[in-house]
Amino acid sequence: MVRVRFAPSPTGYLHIGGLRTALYNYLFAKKMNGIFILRIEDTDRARFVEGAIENLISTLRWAGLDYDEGIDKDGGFAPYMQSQRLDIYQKHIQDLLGNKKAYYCFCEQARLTSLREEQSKLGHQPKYDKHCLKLTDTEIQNNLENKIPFVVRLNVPVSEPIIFFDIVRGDVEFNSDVLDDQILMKSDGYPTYHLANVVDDHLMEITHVIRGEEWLSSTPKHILLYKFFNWEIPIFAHLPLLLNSDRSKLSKRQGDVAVEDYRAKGYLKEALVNFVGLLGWTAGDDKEYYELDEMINAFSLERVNKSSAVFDVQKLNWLNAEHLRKKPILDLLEMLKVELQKSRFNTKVFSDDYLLKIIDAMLPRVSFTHEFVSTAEYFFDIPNSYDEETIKKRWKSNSAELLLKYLEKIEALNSISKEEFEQALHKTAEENSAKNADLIHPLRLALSGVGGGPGVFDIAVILGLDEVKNRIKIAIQKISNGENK
RNA sequence: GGCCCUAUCGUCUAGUGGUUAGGACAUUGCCCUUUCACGGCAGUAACAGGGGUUCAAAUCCCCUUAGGGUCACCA
Repeated sequence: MVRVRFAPSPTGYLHIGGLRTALYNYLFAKKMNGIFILRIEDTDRARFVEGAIENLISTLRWAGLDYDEGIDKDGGFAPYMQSQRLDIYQKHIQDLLGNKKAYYCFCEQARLTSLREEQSKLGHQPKYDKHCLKLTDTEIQNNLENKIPFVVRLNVPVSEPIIFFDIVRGDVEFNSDVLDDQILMKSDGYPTYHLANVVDDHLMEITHVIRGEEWLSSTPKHILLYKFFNWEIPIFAHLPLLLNSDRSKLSKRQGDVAVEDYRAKGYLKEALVNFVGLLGWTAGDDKEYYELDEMINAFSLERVNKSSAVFDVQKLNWLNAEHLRKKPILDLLEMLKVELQKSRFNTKVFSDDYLLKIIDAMLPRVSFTHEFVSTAEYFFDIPNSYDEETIKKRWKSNSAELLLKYLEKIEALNSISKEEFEQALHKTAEENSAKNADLIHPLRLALSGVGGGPGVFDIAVILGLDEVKNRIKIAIQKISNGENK
């Protein structure tokens, strides 16, 4: 049974890279009919952020990545929060202490600092000098009894090759000499990541450790721990990193890195998940558009890329438009209503029928739901100004006169179809020996205030006869008299 | 700096010894459209460099270069 975990630390928002790590864990678990676990790595009390866990969970839920086991979903391996497992780490550190695979260290910060300075002055890699390893049992007992603060360090063996297998990268080899005697237990009694993650992964029966590449160089420490505990080593898969457009590590400095940022900007979860899934993985075919279940089906860790990937928002935007167009019309209706509530039109009431027509007309023209409102305000109110560029280009000396004639033509009718709007226009143009375009463009401007959008007769039908007549009158007055704005 | 990882169009990628090096986003042009999009068609655009191995190298090996990660009582 495959068991994988996403193990974030609750230091704030969910990073976009974290979303991808969670996604790959999720995809792999679902593909293998395994279990996807959410474990909270909150062993750093200084960095704990209030509300971060709740935020993490709700963001994961929003993305559709439901976990099978977690802090509120016990699968028999609780607790899933490391701060609640301190006794477990305590017990295991004693095992290590017992067979000298780890040792107490009572060194003060000052000594450590000067040691480090000395080493780097000599051009050496800063490393603990195993000073406290030489302490006798009685010295240790004394220190403990005198309540001298201590940490517990990993007793890294000298010059030992450490080789492990990684699904993404193959065999990776390190020499133990480059490893420091890592602190496993901090002086506050909390474990460090290295201890906690190994103990928990073993106890929670994690089969595959899927995490970011930033963990690759500390993996040998973890291997050492598995060996010291005499535990089976899980299979590792270190994911390539996500980069800014200048190829530096994806960071807040250069745009949005929090999933919530993208959510707030109106990105669809389907698009974000689709996009992020493709950043570092392909099925090997040309498929770019994925629903979540399709991605589960196609996913494999073997096809994860080795090289890091630049987060290109252009492609995300395209995918967002693609996913938007695949949405059921009633979903779009609800989303439009939400956008309307957030807009300056939130006091106005529109019928579902009216909104549905707008969606139908605008869908090929938008990439985001908020664009139903922002790029087509004329459906929700009379234009309060007319685009100057378009006036310059399309409003001729005879425009007002032609529109007036057109108005007369449709004035007589009491209801009207797209065809009738169009025929009336053709007839008006003909009778005044003008081109259709001479009327169409001013009409569009009068109705919408802008130069682009759905077909002008479609707009007219959606707005309705009375509104069309009204807007023509107002436009003639405002534009002809230079009262724009 | 030590160690580790990586290297195909601007970007995401396909490619596992023999391909006109393919696709997608972006970009350019054309068509459709009396507008703007969508859509369709076409175009520009890549194997980091140098050595090997081989009849044959984007593909295997080595070196160089470049980028990234990591070297905490952070994860």
